[in-house]
Amino acid sequence: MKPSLPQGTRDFAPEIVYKRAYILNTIKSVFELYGFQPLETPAMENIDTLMGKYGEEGDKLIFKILNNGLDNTDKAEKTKSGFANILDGKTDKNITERALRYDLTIPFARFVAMNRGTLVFPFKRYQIQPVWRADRPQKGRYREFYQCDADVVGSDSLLYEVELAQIYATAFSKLKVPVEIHVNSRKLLTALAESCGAAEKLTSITIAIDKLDKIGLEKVKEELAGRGLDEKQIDIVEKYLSIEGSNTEKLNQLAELFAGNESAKKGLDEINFLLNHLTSNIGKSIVVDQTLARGLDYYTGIIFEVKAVGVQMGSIGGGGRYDNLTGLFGVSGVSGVGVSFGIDRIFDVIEELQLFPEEAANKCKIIFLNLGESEGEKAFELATSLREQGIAAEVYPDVTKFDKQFSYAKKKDFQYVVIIEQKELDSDTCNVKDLTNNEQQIVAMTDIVPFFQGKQDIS
RNA sequence: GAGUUUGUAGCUCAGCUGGUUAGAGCGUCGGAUUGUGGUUCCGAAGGUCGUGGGUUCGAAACCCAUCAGACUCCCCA
Repeated sequence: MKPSLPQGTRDFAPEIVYKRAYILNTIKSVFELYGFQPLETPAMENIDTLMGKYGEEGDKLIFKILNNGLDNTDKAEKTKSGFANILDGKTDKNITERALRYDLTIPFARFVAMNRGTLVFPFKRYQIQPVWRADRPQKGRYREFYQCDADVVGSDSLLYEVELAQIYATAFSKLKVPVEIHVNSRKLLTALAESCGAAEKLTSITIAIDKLDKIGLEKVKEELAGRGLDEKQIDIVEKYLSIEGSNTEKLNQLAELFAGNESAKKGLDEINFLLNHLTSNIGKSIVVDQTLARGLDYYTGIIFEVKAVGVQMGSIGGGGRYDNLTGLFGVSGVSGVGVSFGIDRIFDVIEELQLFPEEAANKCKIIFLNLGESEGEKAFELATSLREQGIAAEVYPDVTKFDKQFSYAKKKDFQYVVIIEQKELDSDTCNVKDLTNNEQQIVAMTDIVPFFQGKQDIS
């Protein structure tokens, strides 16, 4: 059979794994620095946990897992009626009762709700795991991909918004990716809907504004009209969207536009609090962006979106404050705020900007050539003694032509080639060649371990 | 769910308006040379032209269907 991969999934070759690990470890270390702790949840959840949480479209994109034992004749009746439901577009527990995780947020909410008695609040967790969506893949979108989330639940404190902004700034600065952190408050959007006299159209307005980046102002206006806003209302939205200037200028104009509006005041207070608690170093990458909306409608306060500077790429991170996430699981009044890192896009950005460090690939740097039976034996012995001291080394497995072995060493990018021929055997030495500068050195076999231990670049 | 597009050797691709035994480069393997650098030379292996139908004297090429990938829309990360 022809080997192939399910649509929208990927293998990660060694070089890629190293690079991804570099990104993940960097972000992880920042999470830990702020006291976030790791959480892992199962790849699959009960289907009820997921269904109905992501909207009608979302339900369709959940990968359902077929129950085992559907061929059990004792259950034939149930199975058949179950299939009738499936054909009707419903789900049925007789056919499927589990599904692959669609994101990390709902499983987290489920976890918090289940363990509310024993968790210490505020609970700060980060989670880096794959999720699955039955979407049609396209550029930068896969059916299996990783999400990297950090959330804190059980506190209303705006200091957490500040922490999360710091986490974004610190992580991307460690990764050397220049970013803008766009910030807005959903309360300003509420204020906008209110001043249009269309509070009930908040979601419609939010969804339309969210597309501004992609489709432009005119199309947004068309969309708003399509969603039932009249000209006067659209004018207000347009006025709101066209506010420009520095952060302070924007905030002043917004205060003016929404003078007397309670929601707006709260929203502006949130943003000001955030700005006032950031060091100027971090503050300079913050962009107040009242056009930021975020598609998901569970956000209630500050929202974030991170954009790489100088790269044509959508957002590489996003998040915000949400109230009552666990309400879905019968636990209400738990406020949370979280951020997410778009690992795959971050990877692409770092690749494009060529910012991956050399050491991202933690390669074995020493190869012993195998130039004869007893020569090879000796080489293997010496390699073993290096390995015992924690120094990675490889031995060419077969006695073949020198050329072939050397070219293997070049292709796999070894730094040191250790050559042992009869001459070396006779004198209990080895010939160590450094391929970075082509210098050769005769090293006594008994000195091989200290020799490499003395090399800074060997871990 | 809808659309566009591609499918020929392990990889990247040629293959003209249908016309003998389907080619190249790279890679792989073998040999010679060099026997401390990717060289050079010689040679070899490797293809049901995605699959199934159809048109034709003749199909990798044209038509239909089907499968798979890539991309776009919807939606999202």
